[in-house]
Amino acid sequence: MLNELDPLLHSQLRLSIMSLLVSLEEAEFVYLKEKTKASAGNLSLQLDKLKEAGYVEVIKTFKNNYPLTKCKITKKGIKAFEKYINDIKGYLHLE
Amino acid sequence: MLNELDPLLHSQLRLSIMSLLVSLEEAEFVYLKEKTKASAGNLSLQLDKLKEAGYVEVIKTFKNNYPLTKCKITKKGIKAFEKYINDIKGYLHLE
DNA sequence: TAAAGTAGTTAATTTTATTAACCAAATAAT
DNA sequence: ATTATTTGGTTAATAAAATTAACTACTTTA
Repeated sequence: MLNELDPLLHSQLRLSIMSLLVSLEEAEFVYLKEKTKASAGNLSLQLDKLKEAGYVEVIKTFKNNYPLTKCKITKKGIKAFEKYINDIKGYLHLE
Repeated sequence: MLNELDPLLHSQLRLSIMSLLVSLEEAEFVYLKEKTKASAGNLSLQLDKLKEAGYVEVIKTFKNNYPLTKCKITKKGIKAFEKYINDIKGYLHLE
């Protein structure tokens, strides 16, 4: 009934990022920063952890001469997110 | 849509404790230790934080000459737990 | 009465998360 | 045209949180 909660997802900021990416499929760094209200530094670090885990893909390009970082959730990331949902349901007494 | 998650509840062990207490109304320290598989030390500290927040009541008694610590969720704790459920639903895209 | 067990607490350490400082390039101001 | 400011980040330093290890106090067993 009470499964371990993936520590990579059980973090407010990383969960916010994944929550956004799971519906959007792709989002820019600045967009995530605005939506999550995180500092750039914190966002950069947490994105990196999600990337290291293979949960997101980080694509660095340029737009209007400025760096543009795009983030995409991976299949592994979607699976992990869905597992997290089911795991935490046990804690919350949902179905 | 994405509310702040109460940091006191957004912790695996404290959430486990609250999850158990919200259905049981009362539980002994040793029972919580077994159910959560936490070490006594960790449980002691996390229970203390929940107590400091007013989410649980900790009652120290004796049973068969041994110390017996009983834990009860408070009204405030139940409210906080229910709020947490609703808040995290936004992250999980549940209703 | 010494050893081992119960039921915890507290101090020390490790792990995580957040902030603050920094970098590289672009644009705007002087 | 070189100084200041802004954009879009990264990395190093710090703060906060969680976990473990060590300790307390008492009890039971040998």
